[in-house]
Amino acid sequence: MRIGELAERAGTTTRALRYYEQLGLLPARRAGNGYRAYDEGDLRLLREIRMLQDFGFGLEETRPFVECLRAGHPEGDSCPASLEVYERKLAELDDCIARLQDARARVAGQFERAVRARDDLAASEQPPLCELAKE
Amino acid sequence: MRIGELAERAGTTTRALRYYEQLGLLPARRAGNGYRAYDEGDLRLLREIRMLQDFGFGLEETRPFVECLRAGHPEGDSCPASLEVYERKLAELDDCIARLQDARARVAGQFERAVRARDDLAASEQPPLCELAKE
DNA sequence: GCTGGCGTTGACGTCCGGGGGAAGGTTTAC
DNA sequence: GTAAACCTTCCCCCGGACGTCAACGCCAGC
Repeated sequence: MRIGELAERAGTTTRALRYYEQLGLLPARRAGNGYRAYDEGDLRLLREIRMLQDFGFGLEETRPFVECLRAGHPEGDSCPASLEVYERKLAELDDCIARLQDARARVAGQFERAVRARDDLAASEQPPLCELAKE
Repeated sequence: MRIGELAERAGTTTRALRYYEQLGLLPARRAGNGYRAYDEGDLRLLREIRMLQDFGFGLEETRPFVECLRAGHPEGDSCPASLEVYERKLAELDDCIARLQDARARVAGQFERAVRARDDLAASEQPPLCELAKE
């Protein structure tokens, strides 16, 4: 399989595949004419990369998974190094979520205070209408 | 007050202040010698900017607050435009948090599956030792 | 009158990852 | 025969918030 076909089957671009090769993440064999040659195993590796990227992993973080698969393990996360990356990612996500939730709470506090201030001001500047004025 | 003093009192740098001026966010009057001249009001504006930045606002998002203060309102969030920014930010934060939580759940699912697979494998490859073999 | 510290402007660098896009040349496919 | 796909190399870009010079002006103290 050549680069264009692999890219299409994995839903990515040839440019990305060359980039992964440049990173040493997905090296390719070469045909006699110099074209990159891939097989189904490479597609498997690439799908692993794409799935992890979808989870928010950086390319370097996918490396242990790819090497684990390349070492012959049934899953990319069959190796301790991959599990460690999972754990680090979970911790990182938890930290990020906590910080965002904290920011959200602070913004919400400011927002509510501002809304109250606005309403209070409106109430004082525009004294409540006399009941009879309604209608 | 000159730029260095303002920067120090607000806990920022002169470079940042020049940058804010370049954005039109915090324009400065000029002294006779060309030096930027700031007053306590500018310090107030700058503190507003810094606080919002701390909440995760981008500089452009702080503009309505700054203009609201400059218009003479008691608080930066006394204006409807500021309240809209609060609302947009809250929605943005909620969206971001939701996406991160989704990613976290997916990673956690993968992680747990991988750990189970590892343990199952360990159990099958290394059949439980005979009771007598202990010790 | 000299040194040091502040100020000025402008231009360019940085960080970060993940590629995009074009130039210029082969090879393959129909 | 020509269009599509491939090759390499190179620079570019995105955003955001500044950092980092360079080369100069202004002012206080000694």
